[in-house]
Amino acid sequence: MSKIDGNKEKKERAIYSAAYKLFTEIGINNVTVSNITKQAGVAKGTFYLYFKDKYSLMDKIIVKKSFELLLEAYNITKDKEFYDYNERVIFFIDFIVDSLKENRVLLKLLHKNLSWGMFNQAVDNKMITKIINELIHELYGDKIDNKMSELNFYRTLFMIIELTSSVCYHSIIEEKPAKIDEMKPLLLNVIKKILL
Amino acid sequence: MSKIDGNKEKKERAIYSAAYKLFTEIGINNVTVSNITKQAGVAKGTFYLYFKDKYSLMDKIIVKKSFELLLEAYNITKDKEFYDYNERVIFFIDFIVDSLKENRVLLKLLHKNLSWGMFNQAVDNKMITKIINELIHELYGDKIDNKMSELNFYRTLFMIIELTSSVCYHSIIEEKPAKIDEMKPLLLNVIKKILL
Amino acid sequence: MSKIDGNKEKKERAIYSAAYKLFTEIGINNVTVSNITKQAGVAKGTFYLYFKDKYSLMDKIIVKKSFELLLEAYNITKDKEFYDYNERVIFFIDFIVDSLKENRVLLKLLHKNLSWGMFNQAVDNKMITKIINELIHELYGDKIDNKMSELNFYRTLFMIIELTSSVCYHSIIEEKPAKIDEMKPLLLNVIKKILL
Amino acid sequence: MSKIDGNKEKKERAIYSAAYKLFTEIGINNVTVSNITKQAGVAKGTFYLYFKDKYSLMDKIIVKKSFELLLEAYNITKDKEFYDYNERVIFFIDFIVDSLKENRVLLKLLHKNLSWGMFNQAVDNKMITKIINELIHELYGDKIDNKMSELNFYRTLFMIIELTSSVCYHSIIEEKPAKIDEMKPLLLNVIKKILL
DNA sequence: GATGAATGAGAATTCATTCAT
DNA sequence: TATGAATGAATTCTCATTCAT
Repeated sequence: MSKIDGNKEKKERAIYSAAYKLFTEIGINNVTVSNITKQAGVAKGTFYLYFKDKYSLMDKIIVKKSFELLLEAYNITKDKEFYDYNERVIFFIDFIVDSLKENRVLLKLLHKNLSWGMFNQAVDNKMITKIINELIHELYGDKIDNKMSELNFYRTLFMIIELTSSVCYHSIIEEKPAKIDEMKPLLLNVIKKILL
Repeated sequence: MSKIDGNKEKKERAIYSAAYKLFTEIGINNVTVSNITKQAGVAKGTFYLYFKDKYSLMDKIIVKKSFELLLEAYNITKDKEFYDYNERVIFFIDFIVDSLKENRVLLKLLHKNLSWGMFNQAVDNKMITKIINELIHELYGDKIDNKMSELNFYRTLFMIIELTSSVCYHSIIEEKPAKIDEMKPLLLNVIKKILL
Repeated sequence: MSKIDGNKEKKERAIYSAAYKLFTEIGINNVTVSNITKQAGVAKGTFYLYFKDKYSLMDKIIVKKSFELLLEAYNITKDKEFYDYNERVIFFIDFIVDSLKENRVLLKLLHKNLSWGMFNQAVDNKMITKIINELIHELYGDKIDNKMSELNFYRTLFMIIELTSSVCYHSIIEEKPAKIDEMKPLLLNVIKKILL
Repeated sequence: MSKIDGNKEKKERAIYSAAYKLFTEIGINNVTVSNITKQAGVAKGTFYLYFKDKYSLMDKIIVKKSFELLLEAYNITKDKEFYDYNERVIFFIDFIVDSLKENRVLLKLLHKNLSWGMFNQAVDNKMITKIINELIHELYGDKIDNKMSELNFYRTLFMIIELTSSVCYHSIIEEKPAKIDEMKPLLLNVIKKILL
């Protein structure tokens, strides 16, 4: 990689990080492009060299962060032994809940912003789409006695993740209808029933 | 009510309707106070006699519309006979899904905007809070053999509504991961399992 | 006229004058809306209350100034006695040339900017259109022995004015191909021939 | 010419052509240096190796295109036999009008942009100046009985060309005060009178 | 010579909010 | 109460120009 290309990547990453920081700290509606570039230490015009506007940048950040979280959860999950796929999914979700509990700013950002859209939308990044599909396939497992088809499993998993995301947001950020520590057992229990 | 008071209420209602129309048509971020008052046929200053700003107005609209939907669903439900509360809840949810299917603009507005927040937040309208509590109590029923406590039922119902809202939004508006007609049986089946 | 309406008109006129001053002093490409409003002593937003952008304002100014000049020339002309319409037109043009010689900033502004467009375009101001038509009719006169039809006179007058405008601009501003005092006799002579 | 010099000239010509295309298509105020270099397939910096800025480039283009048109008109004219110089000038102008009728984009570009300035300005290209002077001299002819001095002929020709340019622009582009086919006989008639 | 990433001043425009009438 | 002209801070976005490679 040439010096110029290295610099380009550095600038883009600087804008990325600055934007993530600001989006989570003060909310996208209060962030301005000026804010971002000042924080990133680049000129205002440089922003428009890499991104169309602040909304397109936010979309990219959310997809990236969602993907990273799912991938991390999956990597932890795949090395463990489980009795069946239900156990595996529960562990997977449990890890996500714990991560969001520790990372409230990420939770705020993901919630109600494309959020898990990547899970069901044609993300233009082929690599991400491919890995997500693999992840789902692995999560499903290949046991003969699975209770549902892979298609239904996929759709059910989609619902589970949407539910998890909603419950986490309300219980962790607003503590409604109860704190996450009270809601988590209920949530996991509900998911277990869903997977029966 | 005097004629003047009637006029006052008329202006407020005009602003309300205009704002609902615009929020659903072009999205809250693209609506301006100017827009609203022009559509409502009142002066710009008049807006500030009735509302703090457009966000507070939107909050009120969402609470009102959510409440109306829940109340309508409940009123239909309460006159029917059901074998048990599970059946009753399923019917209740089924009605909400069908309503949202018919009313896409409402769905867009509710989603990602406080949404069912009224369900778990201290809405400043005492009347609404009271009616919602009654609704939940009625939905729960008073049978001895209910499988969960009323508290757990409340929290579970919260999850069910959040789930329903998410699934409706994605399947009706984006048709992801599948159209609502394909997703609905899956959703109702999942809810049945949750209520077991 | 109410106090408010009087104020409105005052503001609009202030913007008008400020813009005219700046357009003629530094050229439209170097004038900004900020410039204009600062000079006019009004807020930037006020500009957009009255004008779409600086180009639309310039168009209006040019039409107005062209009209004023033509009208002034006509008013001077109509009170004089002439042997025939040729003499009348020559006097009319002579007055315009002298005015432009005295008012170089106006000349710069008019030249190559819609300029005499008002003469041949549907100006949206009915009043101006009406007066211009009267002016042409009066200039033409009603003598039996006029050498050309009124339609041809109109088109010829259009050419004469375009020619005058061009010659004035080049000879007064750039002194090319010669100074106005050398060009004027030539120009008037040419116009006399045209009117034969 | 070395290969490198050939390449240099190729780049400059590419910028030239790209700029001409863009100036005529979208108007100089909407053309950016970025636009031009992208269209020309060269780097942005390369522009500044050959031209000071887009305005200086446009001046050069206009002078070149005006010159080409006059030269073409002259070359066609000079091979024909005419009774006197009036006939010659009429033929010359007639050719220009027809060319502009066929080439509306050129007409738009020339009009209100220095236009025939080359005709009266010290163009920095000696060669062009020399050829234009020859052209005027040839047009004037050498007959003893010419009605005006060569100096007056030069100035009159200047006026005729300015008039022609104005009339063409308004009648061809805006069809005001009438279409070119209606205006042309009037214009040529006027020019004949001017040359008497 | 050629490149194109980076710059940053500055232009256009919007819009919530105020306040005199 | 109701009005709507006026405000001006705030924001987005552009683009000519530079300069290290």
